[in-house]
Amino acid sequence: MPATIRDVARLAGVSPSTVSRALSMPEMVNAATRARVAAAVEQLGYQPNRAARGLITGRTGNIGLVVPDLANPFFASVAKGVQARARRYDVAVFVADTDEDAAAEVGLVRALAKQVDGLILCSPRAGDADLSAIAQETNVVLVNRTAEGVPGVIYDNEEGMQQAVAHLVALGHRKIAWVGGPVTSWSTQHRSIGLSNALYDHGAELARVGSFAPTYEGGIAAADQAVATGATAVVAYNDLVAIGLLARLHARGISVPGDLSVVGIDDIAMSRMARPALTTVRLPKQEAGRIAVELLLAVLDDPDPDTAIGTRGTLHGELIVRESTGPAPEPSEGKKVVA
Amino acid sequence: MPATIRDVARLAGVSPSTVSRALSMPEMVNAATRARVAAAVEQLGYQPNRAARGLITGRTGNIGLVVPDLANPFFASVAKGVQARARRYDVAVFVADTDEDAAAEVGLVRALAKQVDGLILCSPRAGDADLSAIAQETNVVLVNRTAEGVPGVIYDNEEGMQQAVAHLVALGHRKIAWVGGPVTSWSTQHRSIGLSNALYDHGAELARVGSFAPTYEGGIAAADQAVATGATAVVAYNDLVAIGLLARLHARGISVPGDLSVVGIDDIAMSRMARPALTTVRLPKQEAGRIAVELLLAVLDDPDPDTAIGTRGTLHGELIVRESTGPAPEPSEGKKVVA
DNA sequence: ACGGTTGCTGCAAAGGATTGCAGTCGCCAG
DNA sequence: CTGGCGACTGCAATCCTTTGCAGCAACCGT
Repeated sequence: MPATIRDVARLAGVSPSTVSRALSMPEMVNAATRARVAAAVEQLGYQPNRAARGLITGRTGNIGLVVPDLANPFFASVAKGVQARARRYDVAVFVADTDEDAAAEVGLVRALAKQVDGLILCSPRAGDADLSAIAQETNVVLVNRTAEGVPGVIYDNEEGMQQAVAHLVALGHRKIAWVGGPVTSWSTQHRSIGLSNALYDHGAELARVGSFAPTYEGGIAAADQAVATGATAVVAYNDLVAIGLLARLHARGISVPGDLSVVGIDDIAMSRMARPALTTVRLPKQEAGRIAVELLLAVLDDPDPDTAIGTRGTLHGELIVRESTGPAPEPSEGKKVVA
Repeated sequence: MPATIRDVARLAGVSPSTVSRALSMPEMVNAATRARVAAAVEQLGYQPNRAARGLITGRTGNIGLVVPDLANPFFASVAKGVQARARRYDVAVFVADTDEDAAAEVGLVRALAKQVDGLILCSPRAGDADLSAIAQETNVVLVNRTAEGVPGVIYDNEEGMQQAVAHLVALGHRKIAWVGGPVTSWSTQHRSIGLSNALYDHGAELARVGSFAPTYEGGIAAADQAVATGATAVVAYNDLVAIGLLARLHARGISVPGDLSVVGIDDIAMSRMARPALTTVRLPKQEAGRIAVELLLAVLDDPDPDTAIGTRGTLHGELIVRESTGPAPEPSEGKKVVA
């Protein structure tokens, strides 16, 4: 039913080859012919059949995006950035959600890989070995994670932690608790290290508090342990955890930031709606998605693995100070904030 | 590089046709042959080339999902449901975000339509005329909206409002304010009508408050007007608006639910994290996505427009009572809640 | 005037899977 | 013994586009 290249060719009085060239290598065809073809294309509303093109070029013009959980606002933002930028290049995006399941992830990725030119893996839960294997057999760009010889975009977690600590230390905090996320998470490790280094630089003390789910519930679970450390400020793995912290602290009657300051990471929409509004390190989420697309497209254009190594984007966080951080409470008053 | 149907055929000692049939119409081929083919497929890790198949069948095996804003948790949830259910049918999902732009929407839909077998349009912003035109030339399922002869899945807004009102009236509220969303929104209209009917049934009074953006900011903007109506309870267009309301009311020192009760609609993740936790009408978001996929697939299998008309899914909301609603304040005490 | 470019266009093959049609074989009924 | 049917399988065309190669004309330099 839709117009084919032959219809266009007939209408323009040329061969299909010429139409094809007029569209994809315009400089190779005479200006007058090109104009006739363009007119015919316009008139017929012709759009090349992607399947037929894909059959011969071996390219689908599609890319895949794999995220652990679409309902998590962080990943939703990344996805938004990805599809916006992909559209600019006339590339379609398949989105797949693994439901935080590392096992399902590799199967899904393998299946998806056949249908796309390349994949963007966002915060993959898979192990390093699986990840390398996947990167071997298909074009991959990682977001929020690094792997040998695989391009990716990451956040400068160290710098982000540096900013948070500088803010907290300036407010007089000398002992700061860290509520970690999943142990297997690349981000947890780097944020923890960054925090540790930053605190060392400022001569402040670090109190690590377990490892928790990167969720609101995780924050609720972590709160009491964070309080028990005696720290006057808490840095959470992400905003969701920080908001959970806030909820539990409120329930216990601990004032934020009066008794305890709380800092998150991500700056999701929810954070400015929290009470008190959350101080956090804003991560450019959509930007990460956009850059991932650029990186992937670059890899596709030049699949030489030598140039691919080293193609890595680093994004920087920005401290957003809201209401959840304040001056450290006077030590002389005692730390027994609980009634 | 990847195995083709010919490789499989050679290994199994049959013709490509037989391989094709063994895979897609198993009952047509001898059991023994089928087993040999299956073994060869297994050994080679063969997967049919979707482009080649699409070329001849005219089907891509892909569907498209168009949402106004992926970063909005409501749509993210729908998207999650869509892609989960689509995967079950081995259908890939293209996701596109229109950035709330009605004009961009129709262009995007037209472009996307060529690459997929059908589209799921979630809360489309486009006008009725455009929508009908699109539905004419491609397979479409609507979510959160109806249109003549186009299948879709909607929420029973009337019933949801009924539940909210019953709850509020039981708490003694007799005058209830409605904070409406965008005027062009199908949901706004139906929720408003539903609320109006429910209040009439209970002999309670309705106070309509303008039309606001369906966002946190919209809620902030609406709060003062809602208070000024003298109502003892407010029903908001959605949870985002309700949370905005909460923020502004808190800033003004108006107690929720002490002075004013607030009810939202949607039950997004944020709602139970709000302070006070938001009473809301939970809409099954992922379910809407799942049903939309089923509907679309049904249309694809039977493109007869006669059967398509009337295929419509209706989902029901569920009242979730949290902390933002309570007994109406004593009228004798006076309504001057502001200090 | 002629060999050689240069610039443009067409021919035809290729890419992988599906499917209508025809062919083969075995078997049963007449 | 033979005609015919049923069950299965293979042949070959087809879907639409891209691209290497060849053809053709005009034009340049000598």
